[in-house]
Amino acid sequence: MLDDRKLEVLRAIVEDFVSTTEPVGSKSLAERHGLGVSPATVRNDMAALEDEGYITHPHTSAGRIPTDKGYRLFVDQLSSVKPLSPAERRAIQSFLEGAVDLDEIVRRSVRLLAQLTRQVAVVQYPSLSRSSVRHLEIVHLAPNRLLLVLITDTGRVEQRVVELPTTLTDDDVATLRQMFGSRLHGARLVDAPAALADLPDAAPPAIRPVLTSVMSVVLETLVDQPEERIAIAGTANLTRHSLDFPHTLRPVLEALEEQVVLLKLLGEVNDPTTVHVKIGEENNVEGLRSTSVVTVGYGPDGSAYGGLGVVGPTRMDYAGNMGQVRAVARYVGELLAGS
Amino acid sequence: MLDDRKLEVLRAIVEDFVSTTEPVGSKSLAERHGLGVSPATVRNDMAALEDEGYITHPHTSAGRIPTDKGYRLFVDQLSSVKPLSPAERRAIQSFLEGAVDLDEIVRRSVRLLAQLTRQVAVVQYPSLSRSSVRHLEIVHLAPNRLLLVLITDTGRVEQRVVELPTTLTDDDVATLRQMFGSRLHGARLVDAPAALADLPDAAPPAIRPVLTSVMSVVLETLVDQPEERIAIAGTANLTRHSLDFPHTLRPVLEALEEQVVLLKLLGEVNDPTTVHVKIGEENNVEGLRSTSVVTVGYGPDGSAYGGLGVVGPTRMDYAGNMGQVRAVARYVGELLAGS
DNA sequence: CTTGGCACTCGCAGACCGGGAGTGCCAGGA
DNA sequence: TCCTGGCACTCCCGGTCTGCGAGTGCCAAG
Repeated sequence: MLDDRKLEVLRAIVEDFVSTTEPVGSKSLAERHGLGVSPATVRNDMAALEDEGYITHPHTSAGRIPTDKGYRLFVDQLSSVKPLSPAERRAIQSFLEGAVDLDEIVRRSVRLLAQLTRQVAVVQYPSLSRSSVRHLEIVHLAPNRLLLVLITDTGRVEQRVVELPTTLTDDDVATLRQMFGSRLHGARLVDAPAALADLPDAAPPAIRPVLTSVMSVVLETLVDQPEERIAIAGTANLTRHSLDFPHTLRPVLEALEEQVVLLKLLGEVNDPTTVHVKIGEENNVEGLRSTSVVTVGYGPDGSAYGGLGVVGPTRMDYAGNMGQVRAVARYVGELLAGS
Repeated sequence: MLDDRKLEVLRAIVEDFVSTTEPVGSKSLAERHGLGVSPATVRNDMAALEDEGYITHPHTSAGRIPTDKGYRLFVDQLSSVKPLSPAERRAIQSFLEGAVDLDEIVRRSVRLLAQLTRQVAVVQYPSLSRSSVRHLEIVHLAPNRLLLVLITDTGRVEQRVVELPTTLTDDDVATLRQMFGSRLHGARLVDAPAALADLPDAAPPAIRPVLTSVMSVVLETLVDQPEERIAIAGTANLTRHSLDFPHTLRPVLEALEEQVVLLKLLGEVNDPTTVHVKIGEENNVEGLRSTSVVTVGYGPDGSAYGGLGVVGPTRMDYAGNMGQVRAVARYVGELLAGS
């Protein structure tokens, strides 16, 4: 159905449209790309591509623009992830080096990504559910009040205050600390319920009630409602595409303010080796139907700590952005693994 | 120079322009507001107001719009902070109740404020420099690694990992904990250097070197580079005013992404009882010259924990937004004081 | 299957134009 | 002295019209 030349025409249309923002016509296309055929031939191919739904034209006498389906084909078959330029590599290096704690790493990489891609960048903090416990500290704030501090292997620190029904002595707290610590240290958070299962039985009767209440808070915080955090940057880049978002900028901004939406975008990412692309209508999220989303997981091979990516107009430089997203993800993964 | 009626005319112009977004002419103004004078008279007053720089008109045959100076006069003399409607009170109540920890309070109030004012809302976390120490915990993560956890009276929890030049025993850490704890508990963070001044001398010689290094980290984290945090919401509201920001939406978004800029906006706020308003060019911040900023401190009378406010077009409902900002600040202040 | 030719479509930008809102000014009246 | 009605003037706004040009679709010939 689509011979090689037609695919070549589609590629040319996508590339031209992405770089010029203007519908591309048969003549200029035949000239600029060395296809070796006449505009009339190109027109025939275009008609075929349009029949198949890969391109469309805004009105009768305008050039062609790719459809979501056209972009999809382009991404899947016609482009390959673009490696970074030396300048970009250097930018990543200098931007991320010197970041010491997790907050710093995330904040810097989200800004870096926004700057590199000139799109809206989104970075998820390492997901608690995929982390394991480096340390769980129990601090005795007041006789009937505890502070739980969890530190994960990825450097996240979560805290939670627990109000107790009864009062405790420092010795009681030390016991608690020891009992939780020995069972959880090194365990993955998802395994916490199993690791703690025998706890009530093993506890001295005196502190058993308070232990179960602490335990329920621990499990709730760590497993049932693990707090996902997300950083975002570069929303100003959306305004560069006022043409792409005629009057639909608001829904995009609204969607980007919703944690849930962003998590949905990044949550599906599991494999840090492949870059995911959602194009236009493929996004299930209301408000992002006019955008494309490029995401990838970061972390050790096989299982990602979390995801990161960019959101931009469907008319984006897919090859370049995919490369940039992947590169940043790799650096972030290394940084976290090394710390 | 400006008699009462002229002021009345100015008020009418501001009110009409704010609600209609359109330059207001002498005729419609004389009709709608019961001034009891003819359009011609209004025109004379308008000419006077224009001479004084309070209003201007975009072109010869258009109505008048207020200048920054006009808004300033309006805010200072012609309007009073509007009390909230019962519906608004109820909204605040239901929005903020049930918020348990500080993060939750801040996140909810910034969304609330954005929703209430229909502007971009900004809330600063309680400033460390104005807080005092509720608890300082030192956790012995590894022989040569400590975790410092600071909890303030406003519920902020800050942590910092310290790499040590030497190794420590648990007993050493306990000593450290006791020495820091006893001196800092209840102290204001700004007083920390003084409170710790005698520490090196009081320490057992064995741990003195490590103590000083911990101390320097503590002081740096808490006093020298206290981390200020800020939450923001409602940027989508900016798009409602596409008329107000012809092509200047980008600089506004860019400015709002800069922590420093936001801190500058909120940092000057000290007194939680008075609402501050910066109008248009009064903003020193490049990029916010076309906006107005309404801010207020929150916290106990006299000294604020931090600031919050909204950013919107100069054409905003000052009276209403000032009331809403102040009301939210009061609720937040109460919530924090009560916890 | 490709190509050149050709008629056709249609958006775009500029020109033109009338209506209307608003202004500034002036002279007369309280 | 101040207010008011009248009046000429300005100038934006929206509509219509028009020519141009880019681009298309189709067809017949190579």
